Amino acid sequence: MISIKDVAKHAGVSVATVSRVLNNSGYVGQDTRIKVEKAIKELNYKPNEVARSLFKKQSNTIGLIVPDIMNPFFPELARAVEDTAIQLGYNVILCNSDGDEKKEQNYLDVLQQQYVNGIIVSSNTLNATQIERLNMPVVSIDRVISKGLPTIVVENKKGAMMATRFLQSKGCTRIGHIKGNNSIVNAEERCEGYKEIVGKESWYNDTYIANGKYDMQSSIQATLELLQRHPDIDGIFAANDIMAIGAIKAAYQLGRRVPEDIAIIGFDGISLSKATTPELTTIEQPIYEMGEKATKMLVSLMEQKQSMDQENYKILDVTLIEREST
Amino acid sequence: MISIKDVAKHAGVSVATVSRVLNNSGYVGQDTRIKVEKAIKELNYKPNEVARSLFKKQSNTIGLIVPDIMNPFFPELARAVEDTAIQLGYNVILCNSDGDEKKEQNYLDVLQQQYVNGIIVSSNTLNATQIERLNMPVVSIDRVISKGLPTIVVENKKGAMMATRFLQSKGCTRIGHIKGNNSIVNAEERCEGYKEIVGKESWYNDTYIANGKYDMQSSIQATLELLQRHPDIDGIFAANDIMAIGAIKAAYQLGRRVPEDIAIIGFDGISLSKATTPELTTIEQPIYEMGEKATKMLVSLMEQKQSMDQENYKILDVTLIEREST
DNA sequence: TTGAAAGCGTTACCAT
DNA sequence: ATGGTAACGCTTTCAA
Repeated sequence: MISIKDVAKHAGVSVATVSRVLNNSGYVGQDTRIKVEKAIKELNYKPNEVARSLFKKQSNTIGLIVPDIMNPFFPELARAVEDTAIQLGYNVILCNSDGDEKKEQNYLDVLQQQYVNGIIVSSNTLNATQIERLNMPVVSIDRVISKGLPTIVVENKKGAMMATRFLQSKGCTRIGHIKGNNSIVNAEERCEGYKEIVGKESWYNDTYIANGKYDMQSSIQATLELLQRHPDIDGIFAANDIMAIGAIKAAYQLGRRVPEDIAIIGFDGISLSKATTPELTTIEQPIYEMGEKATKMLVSLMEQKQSMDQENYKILDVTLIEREST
Repeated sequence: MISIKDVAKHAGVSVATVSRVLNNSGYVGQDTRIKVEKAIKELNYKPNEVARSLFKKQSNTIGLIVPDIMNPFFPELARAVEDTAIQLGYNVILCNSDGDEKKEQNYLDVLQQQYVNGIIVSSNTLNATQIERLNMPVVSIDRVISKGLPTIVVENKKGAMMATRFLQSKGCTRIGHIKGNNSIVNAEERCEGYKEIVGKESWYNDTYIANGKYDMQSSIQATLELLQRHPDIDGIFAANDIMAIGAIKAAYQLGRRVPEDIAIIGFDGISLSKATTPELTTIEQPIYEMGEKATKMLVSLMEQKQSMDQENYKILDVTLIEREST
């Protein structure tokens, strides 16, 4: 591989000068600059990013830690992060943590050893101390870790309330909820929103809530049990789209038609929700925008040009998309 | 950040010695080793990977270039690559090329500047020359670039033949095909497989093939046109699952029931195919295995312990999964 | 068995 | 305006 030395020799100047035109810093004579640029082009020279990183203690890279890229919510997020990062001059290292504390901590170490400039993370196990120890900008996405940390989330509770109210407006009189994993913040928030609406109904009690795990299999099981426990349920709010799809399947298994016998609404707005039959009514999160905003926030933190106010705790709005399942 | 010097000082030895125990290379006295290891632990020292990379001209990282992580086929592949890479001691940099030649070439440059040890790529625009210029191991996945290059693909033609024959066995007498993008090799292969089976039927001509683009929208359009052109079609083989789902939607739009009036089969076996109603019959690729095999192949190439025979051109088998759409 | 020192490709400081 | 050179943190040769 051709190095800055080769360029210097070829142009008949010192490496310092080449470095200056590369970064255009310091004084460089007009004609010298031209000579150097010519040499760079002729040799097709590309600076060695590793050497740069070593000196700068920064690798122009950001780390993205997600639980599992196979969960349909994250590819779109990852894509947004990458697009935005590239545009701002950074590369992305993708890490799947499986929500496992060990793996997360390990990735944190790895990323630090790689001199990443900053990290975007979606985690429920990490705490503020671990983050601060890193001593580099971190943006939490989709799940809040601590109020003090830069964060991008959506109106989970509000969205859940919208969903539940919408089912009511469609004439549902017994509404069940398929909840996400117990330990995950946004699952709790969505559950709260649901309770906020139906909690005071005379028919309501906690057995109208079934525990799922943000995946289809658990949701089918949970829905089956829920509908057997309460055959009078005519509406279900599932805490994410995958679980809503599971709920639809379970309903069919029990011979219920959707939406005629039972209306079902999800949460997330993943592209999958448009692919099913019936198409899923859902509370749509602006997933791409979340990734984009998180990346921009992170980069401005990294480049210290943040506006200093608490503009780095963003709660994005959600939208109800009515389709065929309600 | 604490460096090898600190460890050396703390242990009362030279940095050379610390380096030796780190890599356990060269001679190190038993007690010295213990002293050093103690120091490492006490200071919680982690070697600086960037400095290592600079010296070694290798970053213990592999690049993964895919067209678009939002295409449901790739998250599973990416996950497999990452899992396997981590296990073998490598990190992964994910790159979305959008199948765009410029972006691909740019990523190739970036990865090279980052001293990645090797690259896994799914591309239709790259050619053998570009790959060879890189002067590092590259494995092509899902799409063959050149017979001489390490490659992991599946039996596309055979799978297509299986699919088409299966429709026949279900009693279909007029079978249409929704084809993938014209320029993509595997789309052509799948189309060939289809023709192989129905090409000699008396009713057959090329108007039974409609062009899609491996996405849902184009497939809906293509299917609508196809079914209007040939109302007698009672079976459709779509070149991937997303397009098969689009085909189902289009069929519904025209008032056809699936599978009663028209049977539909896809290709890929993405998890989405289990989530639809009706669940999709499909030709399943061993996606995770492909990622795993590609990574292992790449690593053994990188570490030069390849078995030298042409064990680095693998054509994996596919499986027919019968579900509800046929 | 251990240490000193050169070198990996850059950048930035200090001279000139 | 330009060049020499130390430094970034590590590995590896060479000597001792």
